Amino acid sequence: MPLTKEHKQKSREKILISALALFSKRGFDRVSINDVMQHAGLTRGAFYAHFESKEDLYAQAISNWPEQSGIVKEYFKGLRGKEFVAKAINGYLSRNHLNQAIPCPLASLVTDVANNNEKIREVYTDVYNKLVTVMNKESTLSESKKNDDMMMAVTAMMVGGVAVGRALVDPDLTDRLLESCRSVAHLLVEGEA
Amino acid sequence: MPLTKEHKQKSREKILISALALFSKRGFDRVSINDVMQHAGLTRGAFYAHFESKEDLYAQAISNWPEQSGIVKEYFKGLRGKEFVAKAINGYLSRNHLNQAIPCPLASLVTDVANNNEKIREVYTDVYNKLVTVMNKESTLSESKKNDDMMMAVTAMMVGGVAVGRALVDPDLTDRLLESCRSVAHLLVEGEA
DNA sequence: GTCTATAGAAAGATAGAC
DNA sequence: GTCTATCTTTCTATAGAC
Repeated sequence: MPLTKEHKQKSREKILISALALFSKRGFDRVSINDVMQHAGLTRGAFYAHFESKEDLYAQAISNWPEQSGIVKEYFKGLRGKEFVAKAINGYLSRNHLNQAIPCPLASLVTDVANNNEKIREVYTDVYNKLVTVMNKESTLSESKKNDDMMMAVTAMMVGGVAVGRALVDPDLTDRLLESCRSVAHLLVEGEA
Repeated sequence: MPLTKEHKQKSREKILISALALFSKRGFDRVSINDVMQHAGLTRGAFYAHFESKEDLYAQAISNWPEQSGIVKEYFKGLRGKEFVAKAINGYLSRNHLNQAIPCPLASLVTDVANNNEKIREVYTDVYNKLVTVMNKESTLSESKKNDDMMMAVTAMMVGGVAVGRALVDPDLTDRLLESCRSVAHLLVEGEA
């Protein structure tokens, strides 16, 4: 076992990825530190060499999501403006997104975060702001204030559609919900409203 | 302590109301049976005379929400059609709703439910269907299939707006989010899109 | 039906060896 | 840095008195 900085960094990243996958699937309280460490190929005792507490891990896992999510970067490669926004809507509100090991934490952890401490709510707010900002930047509605408001509402529908879609027990209903949100979201960003 | 049916029913209702208030605020795993019973003015041991398990309580508390929520009935008294839908949007996407002791569980428990068992996801789905159905019935968009889809998207935005609004740490941002969702929701149900 | 007491399991965090 | 072992707390669920 090498004691190098690189090795520690590698362990840290494995822990963060395992954490986000498990937290997304079961929520903060249904995942133990032992679960995360085993998933990362380590043991309990090593945890506190990397993180101060379970809450600390949770916060860092959420804040690292935009970087961690390799799929997202790959998915949007080279796209700009209208095409970016359209693909973001379709990708976010898709069955494939719901089935990802690491879906967007804005949707998969929204209630979990609301019931947790301030630090965690801060990193959630940061991620939310990042999403709204990128959607806003790439969208092409005319008036800038209206655009900002429109994008907050569209992202709320995206997050809501995925969050509710994950909770519903009927897959057909979930698919209808996703499809409805997709079509209305496109309508809104194309400025026909 | 009377052993009448009425007394049992009274206890049962107190437990259900306490449960929904506490679950809404802290989530399933952060509320103990002891917490619920104390809030209802009883002790641990009495719990199992009313419910089979904590999951059973959670499911019944959610499914009873439409009846329990006296505010909702009062709020909509006498309203129909366009006025009902407009008031539903304004009430749901309001700061006041976020501050209620018992907000709509579709928003306050969405992640909690997604991570829980099938019975619980079933009652959540039932409540969701009730909301979409009433919104759909009272709305006045022309074509019926399009109306159904539109109302699913609008409810997703309502639930998403409230759920995300509860998670954000910045009250001003939450208020902007709620306002954006309100204005876009009105735009959508008034059929100008 | 409601109470007190408790069994039994799980988890967060720490201590100390290597 | 990672391991095993353990302290301590908390919680669900049950047992038995009234």
